[in-house]
Amino acid sequence: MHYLNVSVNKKFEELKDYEVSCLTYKLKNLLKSDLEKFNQIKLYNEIEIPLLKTLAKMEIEGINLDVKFLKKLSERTTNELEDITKEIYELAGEEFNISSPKQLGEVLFDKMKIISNPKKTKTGQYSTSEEVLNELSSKSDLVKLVLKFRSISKLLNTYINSLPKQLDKYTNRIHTEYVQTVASTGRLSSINPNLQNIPIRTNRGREVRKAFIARNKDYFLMAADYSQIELRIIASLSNEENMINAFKKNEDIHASTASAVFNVPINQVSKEQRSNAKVVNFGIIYGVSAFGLSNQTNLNRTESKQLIEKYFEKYPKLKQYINNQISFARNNGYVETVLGRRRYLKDINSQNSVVRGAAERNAINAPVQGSAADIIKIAMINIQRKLSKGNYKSKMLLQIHDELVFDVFKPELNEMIELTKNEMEKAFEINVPLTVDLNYGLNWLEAH
DNA sequence: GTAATCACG
DNA sequence: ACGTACGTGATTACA
Repeated sequence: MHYLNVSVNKKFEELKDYEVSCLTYKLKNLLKSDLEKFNQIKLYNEIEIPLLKTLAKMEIEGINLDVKFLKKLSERTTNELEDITKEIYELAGEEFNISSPKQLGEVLFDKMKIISNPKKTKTGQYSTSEEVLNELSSKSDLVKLVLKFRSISKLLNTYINSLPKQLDKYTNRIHTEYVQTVASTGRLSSINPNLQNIPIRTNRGREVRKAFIARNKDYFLMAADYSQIELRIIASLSNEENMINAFKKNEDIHASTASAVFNVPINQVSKEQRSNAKVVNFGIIYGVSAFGLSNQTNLNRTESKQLIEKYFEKYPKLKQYINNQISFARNNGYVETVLGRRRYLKDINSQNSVVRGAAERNAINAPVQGSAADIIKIAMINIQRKLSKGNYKSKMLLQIHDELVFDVFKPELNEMIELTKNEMEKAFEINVPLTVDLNYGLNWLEAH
C-alpha cells in the first residue's frame, strides 16, 4: 500500500484522505484497462467501480500479524535449514548453492548420475522441479533432503522472514493491495504482499497461517468460503441435471461423480475412485485431456480416456456445453461470464492445434472462473455496504478468490455469521444452491 | 530482464 | 503425429 505513505501522514483518523488518494491511484489503473474492454460499461459501473471503494477499505484496514510468533518460528526453521544444508553437502561430497537449479542439476545428474536420462527444461537445463525430484526421491536420500530444503527455504524467504518486514509503520498491520486489472478471467490479484497464496497445504506451511490473528482480544478472525463454487457454476451453466441434483441433495460431489462413472452405490465408493473422480471434476473446469488426467492420477492415458468418456456419458449436458462454448468462441471471438464479462480469444481459430487447444481450454475455463469472481465481487460490495451502514466494528479484510476473511468484534459474532453467509449465498442466483462454509477463531488457521 | 521454482485458489 | 491441464505473485540465480 505504498500510496498510503506517499500521500498522507500517520493519523488513522484521516481515513478519508487515505481513501481519496487510494481511489485516485486505483482509478487510473482501472481506466486504462477500460479502454481495452468493449461493451463492458455496465460491468464497469455496477461492479468494478463500487468494488474499488470496497477494496480500498479492505486495504486500508489491513490485518494483524503475530510477529513474536513468526520470530520464534523463524529461529526454529532457520536452524533446521542449516542442519539440512550440512547434510546435503555431506551426501553430495561438496558445497554448492542448493538454491541454484543449475548447480543442483549438475550435482544430481552429472556428478552423482542418480538417473540415466534426466528431464530437461525448455532451455536445455536439467529440470529439478518438485515433480521430477518426487519421482527420484525413493532412491536417493539426497533428493529427499533437497525437497525438504526447498520447501523450508520457500516458507522462510517468502513468508516467515518477509511478512514482518512488510508491516506498515503507522498501523503496524499488513496491508495488501488488490489489483482489478491483471487477471484475464476477472479475478482479483493481490500484491505487496500477496495474501492470496499464504500456505495451507502442508503442516509446516499451516504454521504461517497461525500468524494472521484477530485485531485484539475483543475480536475473532472469521473466514467464509464458497463450497465448490466453480463446479456448481459449470453444472448450472450447462444445465447438467445429474450434477445439479447431486448439489441439490447436498451430496459429496466427488463421491457422487465416482458413484456415477464407476457404477457403484455412493456409500461404496472407494478412496481411489473418489480421488480419481475429483481429478476429473477439476479437469473439467480446466478443459480436460486424457494426457492431463493421466498426469494427475495413477491412470495411464487409455484408462484416462475411458474415464473421460464414461464421465461425459453420465454428464451429457456438460459435454454439450463444452462444445457449445467452443463454437460460440469460434463464431464471436470471445466468451463471457454470468455478468457478461468477456474474455477475447484471438487464438480460437488458430491453424496451430497447440495454440488453438489452449484457447479452447480458456473458452471453457474463463466463464467458470470469471463467473465465480463476479459472484464474490457482488457479495463483497453488498457486505461492505451493510457493514458501513450498520456502523459495524467488524471489518472485511481479505479476499482469496472464493473466501472472505473478517475481523469480527465479538459482540457482533452471531450477526456477522448470519450477514456474511446470507450475502454470499444470495449474491447471485444460479440453478444450484450456493453454500458457504464459515468458521472463526483466534487466527486464520483456526478460522478454517 | 528472463527462467525456474513453488506458494495459493 | 504432436504436445497439453485454468488463474495468479514472490524469490532466487544468472546472463
